[in-house]
Amino acid sequence: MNTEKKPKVIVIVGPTASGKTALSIELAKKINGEIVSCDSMQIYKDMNIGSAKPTTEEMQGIKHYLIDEVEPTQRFSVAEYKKRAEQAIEEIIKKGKTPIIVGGTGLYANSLIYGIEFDQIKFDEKYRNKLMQEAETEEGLQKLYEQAKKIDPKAMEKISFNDKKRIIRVLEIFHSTGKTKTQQEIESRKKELKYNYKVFAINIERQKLYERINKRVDIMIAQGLIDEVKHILKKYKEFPTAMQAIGYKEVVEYLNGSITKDEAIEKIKQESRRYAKRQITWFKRIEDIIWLNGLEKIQNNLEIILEEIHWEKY
RNA sequence: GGCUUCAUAGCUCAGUUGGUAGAGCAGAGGACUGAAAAUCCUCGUGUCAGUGGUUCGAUUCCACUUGAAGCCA
Repeated sequence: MNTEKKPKVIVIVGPTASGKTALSIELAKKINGEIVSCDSMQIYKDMNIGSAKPTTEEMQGIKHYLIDEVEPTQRFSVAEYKKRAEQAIEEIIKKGKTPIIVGGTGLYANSLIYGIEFDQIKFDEKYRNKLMQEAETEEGLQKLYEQAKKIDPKAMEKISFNDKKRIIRVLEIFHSTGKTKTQQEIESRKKELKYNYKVFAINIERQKLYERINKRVDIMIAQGLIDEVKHILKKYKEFPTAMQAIGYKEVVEYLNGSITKDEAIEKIKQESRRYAKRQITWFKRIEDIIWLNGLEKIQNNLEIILEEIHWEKY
């Protein structure tokens, strides 16, 4: 295919604390790039320390898109992410610069890399709340599972009878579009990719990565994560997704008095470690991904990237 | 010094009326299309502290040794 003629878009993913920020900024400086964040939490305003959002200083004048875009009270989604990210990519290309997608949210990354098209589905909050309530009890959840199975048996082959969110999702899709999830997924992948994505993943030996995560959590606390959470709680009322974030929900528990500060810190570390593991699992499935060793010097990884994207030919 | 209790998976512990053992947590692997930092699935062999004794057979009973905790001097 004519992939060579398509604009090149670089993607850098990696688990939390693997060094994505530093590497991506050096890369952007080197190749005249701009960065599009691919992070489900950095997109929220006021969630800075806990989401490890790059500071203005760290950005070194490199423009970042999709950071501080929405209020924590807002409902956000992959579909919304995909739309905004492609707008950002277009904008960067128009300037004659190279877009660099950077982040750890695998679902968001895939929406771009695999060019998933989301059609218009209106979100019916009442319907979801109703389903969520039903899913509370075991029998209720089982009923929903059976319903979903009738609508879309194929999709349900891969969904556990315990997987509340996915069961509800199958029902929601049918409720608002009359289509099955399977059908919708087939349609979502019809189009050809607009860009030539080059995907890199940073990884670090597990033990070392965990040490870095633990250290980073201590630093976040020292930088004032607890005050940040207090501030957010005071400023906003509802958080449909923002308060699911690791580092935030645990501090909220501490502020509620249900756990001690030390327990909260330990929990943040542990959840972050587990999260990193899930992220790595996700990235392993991305086809043609190029792995970088996060323990290597940034310069060395930069060289690998430049070679892979044939930078000299630009 | 004497007495008592305990010693089992990385951690906390269960258990075997004697036929070599299993939970929770930690950890590992995996799934993932509009909440995704979310949600969910799978995975437990370890000198049952050491040495000897009884026994067809001991992690289980007995003795001693070592270590830990408690009580009494």
